[in-house]
Amino acid sequence: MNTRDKILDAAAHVMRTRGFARTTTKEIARAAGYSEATLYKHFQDKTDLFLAVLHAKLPTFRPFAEELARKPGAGSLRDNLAATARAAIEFYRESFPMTASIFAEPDLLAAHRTSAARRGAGPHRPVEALARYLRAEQEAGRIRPEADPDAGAALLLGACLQYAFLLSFAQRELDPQAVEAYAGSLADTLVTGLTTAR
Amino acid sequence: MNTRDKILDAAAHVMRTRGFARTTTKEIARAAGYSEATLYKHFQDKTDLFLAVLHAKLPTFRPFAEELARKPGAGSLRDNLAATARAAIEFYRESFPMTASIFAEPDLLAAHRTSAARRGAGPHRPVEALARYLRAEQEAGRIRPEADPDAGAALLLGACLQYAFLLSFAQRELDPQAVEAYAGSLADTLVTGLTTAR
DNA sequence: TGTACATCAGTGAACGCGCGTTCACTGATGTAC
DNA sequence: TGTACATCAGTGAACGCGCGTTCACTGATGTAC
Repeated sequence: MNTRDKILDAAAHVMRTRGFARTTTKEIARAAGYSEATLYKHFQDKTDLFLAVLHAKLPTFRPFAEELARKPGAGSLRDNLAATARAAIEFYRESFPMTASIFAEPDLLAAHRTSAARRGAGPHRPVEALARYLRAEQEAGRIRPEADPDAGAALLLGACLQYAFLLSFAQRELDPQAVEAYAGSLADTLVTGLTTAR
Repeated sequence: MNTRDKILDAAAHVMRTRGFARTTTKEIARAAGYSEATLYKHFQDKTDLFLAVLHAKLPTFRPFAEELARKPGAGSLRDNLAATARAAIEFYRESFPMTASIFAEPDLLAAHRTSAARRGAGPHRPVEALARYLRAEQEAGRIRPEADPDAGAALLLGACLQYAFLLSFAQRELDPQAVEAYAGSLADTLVTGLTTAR
């Protein structure tokens, strides 16, 4: 691993442990095992370094999206949704605190959004990927034609985002068993709906 | 309005416009029309002031919760859920950026969580309130007995939280018409479910 | 009513500190002939 | 192979700046007699 990557690693680590606001160049340098001056051989300034961390070290939903693209037709709809929910909860739990922190610095948020957009990334991607899957299932006849795949995707992933948010807020760990049960009940409810009559 | 309240107002305003990280004692004092020294006549230190802002100036879900408590049995389930979704989207759009910013400072987050918990507040409250409403509707026979009110509440409000999050991320305003349509499709989907067969 | 004093909201100016950043530098490694 | 020089990753020490915080103070208002 080269120096640049070690710095990115260290910065991400400090950001996760000490928090965004406490992440100083001094702390990053110490964690990386270099002098502060070295940071400036590899990054233009602190903002440049932070943006690079956000780009390189925020987990990506892509693997889940790719798996979803392979799923239409295979397995039960309900189980596919439950599996997606589990993956999404893990994904959001990993990425939410860092993403949320950026809101403290609107300029950085704007820069990050621009750089993410240029790469075709962004927090809207997961919902799009799931909606695509649901649309495929709809075409395969496993979802009724009048249902709204976008709304379905937003409901499921929104619940997962909120779950991760609440855990992060409470500063509590993921409990795999609780996640399993929760993901299952989300899938059940979304698939079947609330009402008695139709 | 007394000095303390003017300071709280000014601080909240700076936090919303300049962002959390750019909210300095100097900026707050300038916005409030007082000297920095005056801040310290009313608050122990900057953390104390910030916590007071979070307590006093973050919007509360309580009015919506109270309205929900009055609704079971009245109006259609679908319309009640749509109205709740609209209110929730507005609520989250108001509160999310500030709440998210706290994640940049874990110590402050912990202090805020503790102080919110002491007042019985916290971001888990909206879901609880909605779940209570759904349970009442279930007892009234408008929701099927095997449905999970907690999951239903999490799905609807999660989607609203995510909608607000995506808007805030994109730094875009609420479009009332788009919100109306979105809230409606969420309610429809949640009430009816996705599948063809049951 | 007048006078002496107490209280109180608010301030200007200064404080030390830690931050991001830069500078002139070192010592190891590569290259030319 | 030996020598002279170039390149390059990395550093210690210092820089100025803006931050949160405190201090000794002022001037207006209230109170006692």
